[in-house]
Amino acid sequence: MGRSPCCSKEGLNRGAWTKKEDMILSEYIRIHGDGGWRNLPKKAGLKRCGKSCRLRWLNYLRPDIKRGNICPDEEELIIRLHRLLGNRWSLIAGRLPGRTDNEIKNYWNTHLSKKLSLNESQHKTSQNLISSSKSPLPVQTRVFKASPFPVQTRVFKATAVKITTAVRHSDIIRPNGYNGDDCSNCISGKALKLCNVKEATKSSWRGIPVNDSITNEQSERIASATTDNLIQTEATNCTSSTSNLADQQSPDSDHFAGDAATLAESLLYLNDLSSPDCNLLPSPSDCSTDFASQELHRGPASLTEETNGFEDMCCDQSNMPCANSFTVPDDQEMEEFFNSTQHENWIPELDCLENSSAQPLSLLLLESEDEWEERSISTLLLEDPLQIPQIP
DNA sequence: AACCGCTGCAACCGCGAGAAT
DNA sequence: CATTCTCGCGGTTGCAGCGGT
Repeated sequence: MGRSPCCSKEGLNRGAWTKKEDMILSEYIRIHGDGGWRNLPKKAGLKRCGKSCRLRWLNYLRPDIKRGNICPDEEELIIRLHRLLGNRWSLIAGRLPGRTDNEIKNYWNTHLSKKLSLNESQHKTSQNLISSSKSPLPVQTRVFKASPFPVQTRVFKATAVKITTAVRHSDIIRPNGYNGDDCSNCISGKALKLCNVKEATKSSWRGIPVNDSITNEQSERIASATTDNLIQTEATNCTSSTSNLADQQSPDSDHFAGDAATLAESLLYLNDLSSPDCNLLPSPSDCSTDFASQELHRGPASLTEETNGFEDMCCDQSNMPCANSFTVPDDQEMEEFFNSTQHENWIPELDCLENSSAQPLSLLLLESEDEWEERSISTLLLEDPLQIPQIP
């Protein structure tokens, strides 16, 4: 069955909006609020399609629209977010207050894509020069297969990362070595806490750069876990006991084959956002002050069909600690896990994190405000690893 | 002055997903 | 449960403005 058009096109104005139309629309929305776009034009007395009204309001008339050129800081953020999120313009725009998805999309298409492709060609040229001069390559373990999505091929070691989905608040990332009882084993004494995570929307389940071996649904779950939660972060001291978190039971724990580059980018990005230098995002003013003081008990949770879907792509769950119920593994369990997963497909740590100021994160623990949705222990599984020729 | 090609951006379109019926 | 409605998203188009010839 064909889809009916959103409105009758006959007798409607099209093309550029006049000042009068803008004024009518603005005034109507000022009085009645936005929404109900289908009937809005008729009520407002506009000869426009509802979609056209919505677009005009969201992209142009909204009072909080930021005018003017994209500043260098914003540009850099767009580039990084695009590397992370791909063409998910609305998500990217959500990180840039006052900017619209349309504006960012246009800016990308007209400025940044050309700029970056130019940079990339220059980079390739320099790489060729480097390889022809036989200069030593940095220490590495393997190279990821290039994804068809806009995630750069990078050289990584890897880590085990725990990922959950559809969280809204109180999302926590703990540093490597967290044993569930206290933070005495924290490498840095810090944990990253994600705050005020925007309510999950359907858009958060859209496409995400992941490897070819998993389905869209699965990839979107990864996307939700690794990117939509990156709205606000802060570094917080890890000082108090959080043993009740360790007792927490999850519905199930699966692991999956995600794109390690994506996850690594996410972790790097998290680290960047936690940096004091990051002032592009609003401060997490209304987040709780310390994750340790939060009520972490939730549940019992139910296992959903979506969760079961992960089983299809598990590589070897017997290697994973806590494969059927979620508890935070202690150091010994983690060590055993890593020892048992020194298979070539498993990678122990992220080079990029080691080499940056980021803390190596071995667990990513997220908790939903409304319902416990802890669902998956993930590990990074490399697909088609390519060996870089070792140069003595 | 006229034409042409390019650029940037506003607007349009089709589609998917969730909500409503 | 099936169908319809509504909204939002991302890709694409169309056009105004600009500079070069």
